[in-house]
Amino acid sequence: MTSTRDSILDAAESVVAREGGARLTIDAVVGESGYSKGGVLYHFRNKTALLEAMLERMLARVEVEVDAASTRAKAEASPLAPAIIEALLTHRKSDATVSVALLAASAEQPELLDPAREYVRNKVNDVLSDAPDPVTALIALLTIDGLHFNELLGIDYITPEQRELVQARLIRMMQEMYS
Amino acid sequence: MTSTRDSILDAAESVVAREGGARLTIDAVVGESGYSKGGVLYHFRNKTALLEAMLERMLARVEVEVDAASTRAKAEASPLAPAIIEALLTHRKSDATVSVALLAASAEQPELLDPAREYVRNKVNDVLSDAPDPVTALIALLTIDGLHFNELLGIDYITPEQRELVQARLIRMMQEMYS
DNA sequence: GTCTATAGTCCGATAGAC
DNA sequence: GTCTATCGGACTATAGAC
Repeated sequence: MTSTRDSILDAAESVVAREGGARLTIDAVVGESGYSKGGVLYHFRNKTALLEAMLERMLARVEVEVDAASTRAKAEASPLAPAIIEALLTHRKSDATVSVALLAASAEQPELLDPAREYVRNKVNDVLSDAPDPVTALIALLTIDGLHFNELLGIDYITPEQRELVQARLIRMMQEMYS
Repeated sequence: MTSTRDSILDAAESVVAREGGARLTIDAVVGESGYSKGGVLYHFRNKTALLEAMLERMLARVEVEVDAASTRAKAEASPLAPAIIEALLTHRKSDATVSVALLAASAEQPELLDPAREYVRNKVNDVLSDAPDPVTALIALLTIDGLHFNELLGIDYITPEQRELVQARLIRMMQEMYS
């Protein structure tokens, strides 16, 4: 029961992954999806609407993981902050190329990131209000951002081993926060 | 003695700052600079060459500050890592819009970031080889990346006060590393 | 809901005069 | 080194048939 909408979004992701964000044209999505231009534009009335939907779907994937970790922590009566931090740490972008391209597209239309901004703000508030030491929690969150963006941009001045060490240290910092 | 080259680059930055990266067309630079298209394309044989030059100039601005901090630390025989960390912390992008746009442009041509990548790798190596505890130093560097990217994307889930606290903590972490 | 066809716009790059 | 003029390509979006 993959909807037409979803299969068009799949096609759009494929185009970006294979050819980059600049090649994300409606015509390219038309070619990739097998639908016609009119058909695609029926489901997404313009290119911006398509981008919005792509970002929405991508954000939803992160939400699933983080929310699962949150409710699990709540059920186990264990602290929230470490749970969310760990969920964010283990979340790997399905495809960096797609993420970067969408991010790049958002540079031109900052409103596109609004839903993501709001979600992040809420989650950060959850973490900070739960954390005995907010500054430590902030540093952990920002470090994770740093890791993600470096991975996204392929800067990776960090080896996999170093990454492991950083992750372990962050988790330890979170745990020690509660003792 | 502002060279023609430089004034064209200035014009390009103005265009991006005012209208965003998507509007960074050669025609727009032509209009902004007052030169003709032929004139602009004499100095930058195509758009990629223009982007390269813009990134190069932007990187050079960071290099100046960081290298100054490095040599100052060396002269005072004080530790290198805190000096570089502090320099990176205080460095504020002259214009976030321009940075984001150039970053976005680099999404399509990752090679554009190669010079920046190499510079960053070198500096990180400098910091890590000087730091008694590399993991702590890495977390500081990644936190700074997180701060910068959040500022760039306007996500800023962080208040100015929180930012101050984080900065102070990072500096303290760097100092304690040596004791 | 999906198709074809096309209008209308913008852009990068070249050629060649001065 | 700087200019004008212009070509060729690519893109979004609309109109209207099926």
